[in-house]
Amino acid sequence: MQEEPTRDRIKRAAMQLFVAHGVDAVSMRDIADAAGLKAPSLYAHFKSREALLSEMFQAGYADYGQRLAAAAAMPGPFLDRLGGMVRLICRLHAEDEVLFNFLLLTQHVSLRDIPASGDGNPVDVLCRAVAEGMLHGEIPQRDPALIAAALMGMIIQAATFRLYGRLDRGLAALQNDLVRLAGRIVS
Amino acid sequence: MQEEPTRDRIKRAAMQLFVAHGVDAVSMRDIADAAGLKAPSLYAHFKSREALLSEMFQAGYADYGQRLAAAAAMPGPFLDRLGGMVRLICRLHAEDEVLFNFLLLTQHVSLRDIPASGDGNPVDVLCRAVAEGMLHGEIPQRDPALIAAALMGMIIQAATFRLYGRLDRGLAALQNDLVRLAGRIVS
DNA sequence: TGTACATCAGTGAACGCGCGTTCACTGATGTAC
DNA sequence: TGTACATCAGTGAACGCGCGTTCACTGATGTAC
Repeated sequence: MQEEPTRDRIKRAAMQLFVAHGVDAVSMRDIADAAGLKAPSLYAHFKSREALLSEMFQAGYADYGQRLAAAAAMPGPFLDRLGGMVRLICRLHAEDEVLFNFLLLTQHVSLRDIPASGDGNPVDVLCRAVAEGMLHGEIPQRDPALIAAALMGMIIQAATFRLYGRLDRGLAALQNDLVRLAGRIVS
Repeated sequence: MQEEPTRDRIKRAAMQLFVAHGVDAVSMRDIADAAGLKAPSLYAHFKSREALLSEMFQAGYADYGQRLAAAAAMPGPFLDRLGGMVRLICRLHAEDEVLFNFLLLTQHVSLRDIPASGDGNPVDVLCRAVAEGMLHGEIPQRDPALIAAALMGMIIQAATFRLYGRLDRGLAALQNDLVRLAGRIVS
């Protein structure tokens, strides 16, 4: 079995610490410790603390954005595609809960320097999908941004409730409920 | 006209800076500057930086919680009370957008040391109201936490979209849409 | 009215600390002959 | 097989910096007589 590259080990350790203690409560020494290294070694892999943080966020965020864009681009009626997008997000949550929570918790820290639109931005992908569904008359015409906010908010808040122990099941177990709720929100 | 007490001036200045730059990017010297003071003066009004931050969060959060609890305790059918709660939150947003955004942005920093239940916790108030509405058969029985998450998420995300310029109207202008959406979520 | 004193919001200078980061060095591993 | 050298991940020690915080002090204002 191939051992995990140091660079990935650092990222994983950092992400866990960031989620557990908050981004600003974690020092480079903490990260190095958790990765079984000394602080200076981190600089062989990342230019700076900020580079480490922003690479982690951007990579995760862009990946989510692209996968969501792919789901949005599927053929078929809007409601099916919406269901597919909701299920995808649930799957992403189940796949790597630490990454999901990392994006959740650091969004307001990291989003400050990320473009608000583009295929790499999941929020934007959802907004555009909803607007398009309305344009094609597949769902009632309303403020698309507001509907997208309600959809996004439902999922994000469910993940937040899960993180704080208010929900005892992961998003994956709630897929069907979330898809049904989404349908009710857009109709 | 009475001039604003120093203590309040400090809180207002701090809140604005926290919202504008993020909690951890703002130093005591920054806050003092914005309040027209020098850093040591802050310690005549607050025991420490952490005390300032947590007082600001707890006061705002508890106030929201109590007002929401009052709205939840109104007489009348559940759907009316739900509408009242949604409208109340919209009003809170319009009343002091800086405070609302402060609570929004620092929730994950500050919530770490706040009890998850009780009348002072708006999220908990909403969860209990929804669960009660289901118990009394006023709305369909579903996972109450999930429905509460969807409701909370819709509003919080709308406020977030507003903060990042994705919505050009404040929550107050969206009251009716939000109430209608809330009705669709719970039914 | 003038003088002496108490009060108290605010300050200048300084503190120790932990942070991100740099850099010369180490020591294990692979390669050439 | 042994020796000399190159490579490279990782480290110990140290750096300057900005932070939160302390404390003796200032200077304006109010009060007593």
